[in-house]
Amino acid sequence: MPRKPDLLPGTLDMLILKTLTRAPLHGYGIAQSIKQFSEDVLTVEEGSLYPALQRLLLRGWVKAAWKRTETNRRARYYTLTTAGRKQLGIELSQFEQMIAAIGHVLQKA
Amino acid sequence: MPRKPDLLPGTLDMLILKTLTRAPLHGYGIAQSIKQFSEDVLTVEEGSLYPALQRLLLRGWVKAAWKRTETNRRARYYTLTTAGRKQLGIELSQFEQMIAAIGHVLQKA
DNA sequence: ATTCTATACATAGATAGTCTATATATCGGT
DNA sequence: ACCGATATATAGACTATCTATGTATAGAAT
Repeated sequence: MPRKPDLLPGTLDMLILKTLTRAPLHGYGIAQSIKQFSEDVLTVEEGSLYPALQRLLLRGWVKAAWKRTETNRRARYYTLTTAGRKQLGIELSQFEQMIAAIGHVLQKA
Repeated sequence: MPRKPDLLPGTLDMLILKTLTRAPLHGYGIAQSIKQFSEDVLTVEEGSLYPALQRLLLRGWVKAAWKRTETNRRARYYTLTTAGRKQLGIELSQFEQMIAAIGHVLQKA
């Protein structure tokens, strides 16, 4: 019996990049933010989150810096780069195009 | 440079099941139908299509029968089962919920 | 006749992304 | 002293998709 997925595969990078347009944030905070904005529908597991952040770093779409949180905890803050902002635009438009296309397949009688 | 994907991962089974609600159809025809309804945005590669059909058969969501096409070619026609129709309903509602959730993450400033 | 194109099915192997499980560490509250 | 929440990270499993390849045949064009 296939389980209910936590995420729509292929959308995580876009969600992270979008989250970082609001403000630089650490990994754990990004996951929380996505969960909250999605009203608990989307859950970013640690095993998905950190590999994704490594991907984004490697591709130059985010940069990272260790800092202390407001509650005095060490955390790695991620910031969107110019390339990342551009990439987000690409992913958003591709996503919307795909969703529209899927909609066409689904809605016709 | 990441390529533009042919499909949104995780949506292929749903698209196939939906296509079969219109009429029983062979694999090649399913792929063509999805391509056409999506206005060429979605492409189902053979290497994705046939494994997907095997999955659906194995899970009892479709059944298959060899027949001749209108143009006298041998082809394997797939029909939606009752379980498959139910499964489509589940996948549709999960998909819509996810899309809505992603929308919430994306739209807020 | 032969060649080409589109139709039709199928699988192996590569690749990529996500999930489960595990490990480490520390802050603040009880 | 302990516990829950915060915070990062990785290994390994699992799954889905894509690339590439192979087979076969009908019909059209040369």
